[in-house]
Amino acid sequence: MTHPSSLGETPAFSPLYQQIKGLILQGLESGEWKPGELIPSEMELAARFRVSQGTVRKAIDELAADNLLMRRQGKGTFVSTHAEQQVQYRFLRLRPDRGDTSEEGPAQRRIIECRRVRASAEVGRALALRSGDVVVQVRRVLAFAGTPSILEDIWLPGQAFKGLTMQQMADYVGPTYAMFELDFGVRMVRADEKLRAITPSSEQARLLEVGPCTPLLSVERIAYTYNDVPMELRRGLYRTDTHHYHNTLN
Amino acid sequence: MTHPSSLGETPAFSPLYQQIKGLILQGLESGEWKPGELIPSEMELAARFRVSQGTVRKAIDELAADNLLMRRQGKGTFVSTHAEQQVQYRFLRLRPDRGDTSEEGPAQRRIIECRRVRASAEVGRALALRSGDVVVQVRRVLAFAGTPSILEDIWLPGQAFKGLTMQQMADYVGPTYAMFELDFGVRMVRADEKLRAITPSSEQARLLEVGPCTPLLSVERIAYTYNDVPMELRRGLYRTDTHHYHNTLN
DNA sequence: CAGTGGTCTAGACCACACT
DNA sequence: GTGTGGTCTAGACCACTGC
Repeated sequence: MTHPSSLGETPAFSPLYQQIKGLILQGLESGEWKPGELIPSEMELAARFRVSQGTVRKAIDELAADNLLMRRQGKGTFVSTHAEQQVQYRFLRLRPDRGDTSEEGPAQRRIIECRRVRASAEVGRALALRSGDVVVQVRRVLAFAGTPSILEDIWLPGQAFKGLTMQQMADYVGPTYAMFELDFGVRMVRADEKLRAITPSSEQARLLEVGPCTPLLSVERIAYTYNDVPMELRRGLYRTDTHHYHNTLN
Repeated sequence: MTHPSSLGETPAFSPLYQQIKGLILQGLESGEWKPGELIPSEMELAARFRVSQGTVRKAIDELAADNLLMRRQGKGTFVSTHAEQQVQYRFLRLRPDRGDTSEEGPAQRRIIECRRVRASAEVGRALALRSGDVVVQVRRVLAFAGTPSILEDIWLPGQAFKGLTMQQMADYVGPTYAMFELDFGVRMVRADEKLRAITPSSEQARLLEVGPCTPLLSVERIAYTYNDVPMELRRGLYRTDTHHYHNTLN
């Protein structure tokens, strides 16, 4: 550990706790600590990195604020996971107009297709691949209370998701992102979404069981793993007749 | 200042810094420090509240994370304001598909109406008013680069917005929320939004200069001032042919 | 009980802005 | 230089969890 102030001219000053944050991040990326696992205590990390507990604390605070770690008083600090979270779907902002998300329970999934294709220019750009690289393409419908509510097209880098099958997509109980963690070691930590109102194609309307002119909410999501590496492009069409997309601003 | 651990059984333990946070909040609500102003230094506040600087620091950290305060190293801590912020519209998530928001500059405003009406049941519920209470209703169109892009209906409690005129809505240069701060002492600190895809009415289509079947993004926003008191209901219709609603998840 | 994270303090020093 | 927020440390004690 080098203190930044000793690095010379225009040292691009980086506080110690930021460096510690980086080191902890390395542990997460490298898989030293896996999703759901307990990381060493603040004191242990402080000893390992030769800094005070307070410095480790500040580093962990920021990682917890970014949802990469979860602190539990009396127990320790855990690596966040898309599995076993109280919120079933961490990235899904669709809420029922009446009632609570918990009442609906998990969505019913219907996988329509899952195949390997060459990335289009657009998909390649979104996933930072060379166009022509293989991607896994999945199409599925999610239903709440028997009503098909979401039609999703998902593109994943073929490299990282070798061996992903339709069966796997259909059978895994729990969030898809949890399956990605478990079966492929791919952890989504952040996502950007672009929303638009669109008119569905006839096929899209059919799959969602709506009339041909029903406006739908188009949600284009790019999900990133560590270091802002994009690992998923997902285009969702949401029915918003009984649900809405919820967002909080501050 | 009473330390919470001395309060007796099930003391509903509240850390000191939370109490300090509350006291600073009081100063903000009461108008002791107004938007854009400098608040006392950490040392001064520590002396006033008889706690250490570190405790004040943690309180301010949380308020800054909530966007109520802005820290500027070497200068001091300022009360956040919707005016003079680098981001012109803090709550507006509509972005151009190509290029940057800054290139577009501020939106052109056209006020269509501004009048006092009795609150409908729905508006009354959203603003926690008795139905029948007077509200100010504003309808306006915002245009980017000459293209009408947003149609907004705004409802404000008549009580707090006495004297708001069409002129004022039209003439103020800068974010509307900044005008609310300056002229009415109403500071919006947080907002909830519900998004849907809808088909516009013929009038809405006319005002936004789109065809009758063009799907639009409906954004229903409730903006809150301190203590989660709702102070504005706003229903926006966004054209999403050249723009999109942007959101980040983590 | 021991071990964890959570709070609070006091003091030292650094980076930044203004004068 | 002075004053501000920002970092780092060391130590004490509190609250929660599980043995």
